[in-house]
Amino acid sequence: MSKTSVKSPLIRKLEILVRLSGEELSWLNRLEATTRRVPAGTELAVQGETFGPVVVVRRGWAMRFKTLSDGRRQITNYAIPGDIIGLYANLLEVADHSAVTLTEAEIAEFPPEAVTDLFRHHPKLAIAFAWSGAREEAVLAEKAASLGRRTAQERLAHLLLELLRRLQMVQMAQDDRFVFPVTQEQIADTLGLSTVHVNRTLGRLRADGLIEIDGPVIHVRRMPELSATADFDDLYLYVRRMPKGVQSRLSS
Amino acid sequence: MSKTSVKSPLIRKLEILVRLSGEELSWLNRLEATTRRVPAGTELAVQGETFGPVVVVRRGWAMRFKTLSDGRRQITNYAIPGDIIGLYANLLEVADHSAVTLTEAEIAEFPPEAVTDLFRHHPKLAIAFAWSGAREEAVLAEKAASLGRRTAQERLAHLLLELLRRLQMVQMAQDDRFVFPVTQEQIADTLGLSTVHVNRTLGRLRADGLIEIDGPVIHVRRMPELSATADFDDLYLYVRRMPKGVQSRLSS
DNA sequence: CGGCTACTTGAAGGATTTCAACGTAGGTGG
DNA sequence: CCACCTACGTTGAAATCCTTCAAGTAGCCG
Repeated sequence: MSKTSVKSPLIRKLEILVRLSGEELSWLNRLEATTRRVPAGTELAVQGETFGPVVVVRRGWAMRFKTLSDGRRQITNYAIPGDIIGLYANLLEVADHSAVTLTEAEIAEFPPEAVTDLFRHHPKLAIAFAWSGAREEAVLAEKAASLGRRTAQERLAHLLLELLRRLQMVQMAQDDRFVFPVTQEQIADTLGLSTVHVNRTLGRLRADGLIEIDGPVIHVRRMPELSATADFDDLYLYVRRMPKGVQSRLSS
Repeated sequence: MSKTSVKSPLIRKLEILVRLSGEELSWLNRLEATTRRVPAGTELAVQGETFGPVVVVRRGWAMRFKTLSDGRRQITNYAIPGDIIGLYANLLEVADHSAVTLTEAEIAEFPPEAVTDLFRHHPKLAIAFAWSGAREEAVLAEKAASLGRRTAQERLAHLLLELLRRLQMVQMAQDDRFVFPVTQEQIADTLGLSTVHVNRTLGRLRADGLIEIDGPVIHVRRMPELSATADFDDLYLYVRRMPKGVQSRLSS
C-alpha cells in the first residue's frame, strides 16, 4: 500500500499547471489508491487488442511504441512517474500502440468510469488532464522534428536533454545525472537509427566529453555544448505555469 | 457570413464520436458564428510568439510546423476543415509551433474564455474535444513511426493514404481522388526528405501506376498496392464510433 | 518578355545501414 | 563452481539510401 501522505508524481505534475482544491486532491488520491507492483516487461497495452484500464505510472519507467507489420518498431515516448497511459482508452475500442514497463514499476489503475466522472464533476481537473495531453502532443511534435530533421547526434543529444528535464520535474534527477534504464537497441528504435549507429554516436558524445556513462547512469558533463548541438529549448515541455487569467476564470 | 443551417465540418467530426444535443449544437454554432476569409499564407500562429485565439478551419488547408534555429523545418500536420489549431493555447504563453494557411481559407475564431466555458458547462462536448485531441496525438505518433522507421516510398504512400482518408471523413474527397495543395518542398518537410528525393519517389509511384497526378489533384489508382507498400491501417484515425458504454455514461 | 516559383533530372558525395565478428556480464543448470 | 547461454555492447568494412550540388525546363504573372 502506498503512503498517500506524500503527493504522487501525477499530482505534483498537475499542480504545475493548476492549484488543486482539497476535494480535487482527495478525488485524485482515491483514483491512485490501489497501486500494484509489476515486474519489468509487463504489458500495459497491446497494439491491436482492446485497451485495459487507464494506467498511471507511480514509480519506474515504461515505453510506448508502435510496431509495423514486418516487425520494425518505433518507440514514441517514455512514460515516467506521473505519466498516464491510455487516458482516452475508453473512447477507443482497439489500442493503436503498445506499452511495456522497462523496469520494475508501481502503477495505479483507474476504473473505466473515472474519466467520464472527471469531465462531469471536476472541470478544473479535466482541464489539467487535457493540458497534460496537450503536452504529450507537443513532445510528439518535437520528436517528429527530431526524426525528420535532426542528425543522429542532434537526436541523441536532444533525447537525453528532454529526459533529463522531464525527470527533474518529478524530482528523479539530481544535478545533471539520471538513471536511464534503456538499451541501445531501444534508443535506436526511439531515434529511428540502427543500434550500431547509436553506439557510435553515443561513443562520440562521450569522446567529446559532453556526457559520461556509468552503467545505466547518464551524466551530462557540458550542458551548454550539449544543448547547442541538440538545439534544445524546453518550451515544448510546458514547464511554465498557466497564465493568471485562465486560473481565475477556472476558479470563479 | 456562413449558412449555419448546414452542419460545419467540426460538428460533423465531433458527431462521429458523440450524439450532440440541441443545446450543444447551438453552443458550437455560436462559437463558429463569426467566420473570416483569409488568403493563402496567413499566419495563424507563430512559433515563439504568444498564441492568438483558438482557430477552427472551416474551409481550406493549413499546415502546422516547427522550425529549428538554423531554418530546418518539420511540418507536423495538415489542418483541414473541422480541425482546430491551438485549442489549449490559453494554457500556454508561447506557441511551440507555427501554423500557416496553404490556401485561401475560411476560419472561425473562439474567444479565449470559450475553452473554460466548454469544460465547465458542456462536459460531453469537452470529452469530444479531448477525443479530437487524442486523435491528433495518434496521428503524430503514426508520423513518428513513418519518420523513424519507414522508407521514403512507404512514407509518401502513407501520407497520401492518410490524407485521403481524413478528407473522405469531411466529404472532401470523392472516390480515390483529392486536391492536395502542397508543394514538393512542403512534402519533403513533412516526410523528412529532400525535395529532390520526394520528386523521384513521387515519380516512381507514378511510374508504377499506383497514383496519378494532375496538377494539384492526386488520384490513387491502385489502393490495395498503395496500402500494402505503406503498411497503412486507418485504426489510428479513430474512424470508429465511441463504445456504447461510454455514450450512455455520458448521457445519463 | 523577364523574373519568379515549382518541378525535373544527372552525377557525386555522405550519413547511416547492414553484415559480420568479437567481448563482456549476468543467470542458470549440471 | 564452472560451463554454457543469452542479452547487450563494441568495432570494422562494405553497401545503400538519400542528400547535395548543379543545371535545365515549364508555367505563371506583372
